[in-house]
Amino acid sequence: MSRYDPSTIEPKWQKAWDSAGTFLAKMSSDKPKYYVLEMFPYPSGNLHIGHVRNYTLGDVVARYKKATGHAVLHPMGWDAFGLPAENAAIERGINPEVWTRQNIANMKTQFAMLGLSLDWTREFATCDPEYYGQQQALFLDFLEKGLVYRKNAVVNWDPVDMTVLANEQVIDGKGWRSGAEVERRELTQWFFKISDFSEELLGALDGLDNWPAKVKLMQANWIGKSRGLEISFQRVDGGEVISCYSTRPDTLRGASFIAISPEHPVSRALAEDNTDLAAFIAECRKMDTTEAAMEKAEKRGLDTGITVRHPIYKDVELPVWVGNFVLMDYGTGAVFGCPAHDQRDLDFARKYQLDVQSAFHLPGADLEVGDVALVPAKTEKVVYIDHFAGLTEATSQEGIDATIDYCEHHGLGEAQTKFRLRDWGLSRQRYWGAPIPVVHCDACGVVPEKKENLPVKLPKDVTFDIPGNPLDRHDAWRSTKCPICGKPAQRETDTMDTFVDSSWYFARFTSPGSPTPTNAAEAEYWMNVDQYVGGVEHAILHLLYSRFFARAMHLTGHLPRTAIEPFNALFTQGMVTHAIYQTKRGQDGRPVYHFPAEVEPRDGKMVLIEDGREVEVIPSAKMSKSKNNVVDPVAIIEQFGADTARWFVLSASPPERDVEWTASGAEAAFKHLNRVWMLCDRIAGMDRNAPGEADEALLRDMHKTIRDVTNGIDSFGFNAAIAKLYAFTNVLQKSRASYGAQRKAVMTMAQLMAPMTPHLAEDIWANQGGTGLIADAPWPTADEVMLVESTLTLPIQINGKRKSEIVVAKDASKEEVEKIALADDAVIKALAGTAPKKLIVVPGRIVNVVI
RNA sequence: GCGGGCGUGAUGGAAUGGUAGACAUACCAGACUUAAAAUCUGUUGGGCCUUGUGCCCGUGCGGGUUCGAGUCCCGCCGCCCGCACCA
Repeated sequence: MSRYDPSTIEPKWQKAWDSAGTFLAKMSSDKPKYYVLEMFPYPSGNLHIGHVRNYTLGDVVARYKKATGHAVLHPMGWDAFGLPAENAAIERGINPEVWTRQNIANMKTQFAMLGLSLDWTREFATCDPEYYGQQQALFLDFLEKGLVYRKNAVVNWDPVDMTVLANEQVIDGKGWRSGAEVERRELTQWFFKISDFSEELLGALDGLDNWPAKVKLMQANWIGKSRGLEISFQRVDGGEVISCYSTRPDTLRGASFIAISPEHPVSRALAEDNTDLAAFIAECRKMDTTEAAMEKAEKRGLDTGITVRHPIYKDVELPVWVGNFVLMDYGTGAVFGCPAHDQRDLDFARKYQLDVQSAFHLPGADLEVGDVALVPAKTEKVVYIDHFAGLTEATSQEGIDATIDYCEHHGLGEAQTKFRLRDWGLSRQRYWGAPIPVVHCDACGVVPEKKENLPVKLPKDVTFDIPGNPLDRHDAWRSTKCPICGKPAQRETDTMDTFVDSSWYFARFTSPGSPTPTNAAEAEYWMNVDQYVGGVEHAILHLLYSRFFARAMHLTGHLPRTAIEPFNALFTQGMVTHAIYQTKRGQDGRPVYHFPAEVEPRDGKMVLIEDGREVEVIPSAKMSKSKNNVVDPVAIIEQFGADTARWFVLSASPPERDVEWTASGAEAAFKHLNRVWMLCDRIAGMDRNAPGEADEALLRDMHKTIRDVTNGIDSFGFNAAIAKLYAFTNVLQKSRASYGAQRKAVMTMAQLMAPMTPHLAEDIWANQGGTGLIADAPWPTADEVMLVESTLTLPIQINGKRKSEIVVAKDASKEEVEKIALADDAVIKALAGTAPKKLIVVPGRIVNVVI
């Protein structure tokens, strides 16, 4: 009897696939194509268990689609630019490129252990000049098309390190290294005009039938289309009018102040001779640039002293305040405050003793406004007070429309459709990214680099001993010639946001060696991605930017019209979590985290092996190195093999939900694969000619399993598909059918398992004398005839609760079922001689007797 | 703060609006063994009694729609994700 030894069979089959070129993507004239893509990884250096899940999910789809006769494209690459490489350079003096290349090499070795059906001939990293050079070409084409422009925008500035900080580098308003309070600083930066596509990106969501509804909803809310009123308020002192945008203009009667952004031109002008205001604005600049920080911060304001006239109630004068909560980027940078119908405005008004006036009230309710603003849904009816357009009781939506019409008619303002979506700032003041291919010439201005000079390569001789962007101080690299006049000029030192890199890699995979960004024939054939798999954390930005890029690439001739929505189907998987084991340490009370290997269960509790102290268990926590709860896939593969790791992550939880990694679960997966192995072994050793029992029953079960597993894979119900395979293993293990039937059953089972545990499946296939590779074998089909049962069991409910069951013929008529149901003992007993009030028969499903 | 999602036994989870708890883990019991491990078999949502082919309760909490709700609707609570320079 042989032993299941993944450490020998896994490398063996990996080699076999490799030398046979099993997973090379080839265009085919007689097969439908299928493009499976998982979000490519950042090369952090080590494979994370979350990667194992992500790539296994995609691999199941890829292998299954190959078996169902598709020409499959399943590529892999590296999202290789970004901050961690610079951090490594700062902390350890290692060159970012060297660090990144080492990480890629290391992770690629780890990837190979997983046995993924990838076409590695298409591999690239975004830090390859061949890749980012094509990205620079795209940038130039976008620039020519007017899809790129420059404007000022704020960044987080560390005044001590004299450097721009990413949002994650700002902790509680302070720079992560220097600890200095960050400031907002304005810089001239490059932007993609994604806002030109707001309407289009919103409308096209409707067509994305195979995207999760939640992702589409999140994107729609992010784009944030709103119809509102832009209305002007005249300054009492005769200064320039202040224009406000509101999506609730029906609350105009309740306006009691105007709040303008600290960056509003009026704020800036007034600050010139108002030191208090200047100080307040300076104070406001000491805040993160994140929206979350803005929203969470205490609402503060300063009265500018100027007033405006209410556009409708001319005798009402409103004070103008500068508010730290007003965004300059949205609307007009000024809002009117209506405390009665906006909670934030109400809090603000209470704080600064501003007037509170209702514009409407709920029918039958009083006007008193306490500490809670009245913010009804737009579909709810309210009673308007003294409405200028003559409204009384109406829905808020009707109130909004009437107000807009009135104001337009009287020349007070105009209807405006606005989007929350802002243009995409792509400039980064950093080294480790794709250089923006433009040149600054004293004579010619900002000039695009010539395409023949691409790629603009990053210099390799850089140091990180001084904070800031090494490109800025690399004079030799910066010095160049103006592409127009040929005089000495300076290169742009900003590099591109890494979201740019990941916004078109899926297109590049269709022809990774092409001397242009894409190759028309290859892109035409392989696009779109038929199934995209990745984390829900990318639901908005990455996916929205990619949708924009696909459109921009179409406009510049790099993608066909059919590829403007690049991802036909999207699947968002959950995280892999792991329990945290902690003990509280004495004085400071800070928890001490323990590795899983340091604890064990004892008397129903988790204790430290070392001294038996009880350990607190926090289940299902996000994996984090600092919490010592990270599972190393390599260690798991060395212990149990890749098939066990794959089987476990697939079986433990539905793929869209978080899955908790548990040692017992991994062991159970391993045990099961061992059982399958032994089962296969037993069948191989059976007497070929001995008669068997119940061959047909086994084969019927097999066909049901084919049907259920196929449905499971089709619907991403991998955990349920695996449960069916468990059940079938139990059946097969107990079967006393003939050799022929059992061999058929185990080979079919191997095929059904092949997308999940490909190495084990190959081995079973070979051991049972299968032809060729199981990876090349066509997917088994369920025989309809074998699925049909002659009778079925129907549950009987009495008043909706299950009380009994009956067995009826498969094709029994409704009348027959009723008759049998009414003859059932439990029904007779419950009816006690009376007639049922109602009798519901759902054919093939259920009978409900209502009494 | 805003937007989105999730919540089912001791645990992971299953269930086109139609038998809640499939399948697995853990626990307990049994077989095998000198013993242990491994393996195999069986029990296990809670409660009640009259121990039955029994009754009642039960899918975060509170309401609602329906012949019928884990599933749909409304309101809470808790956790997770995103918030534009982390990837």
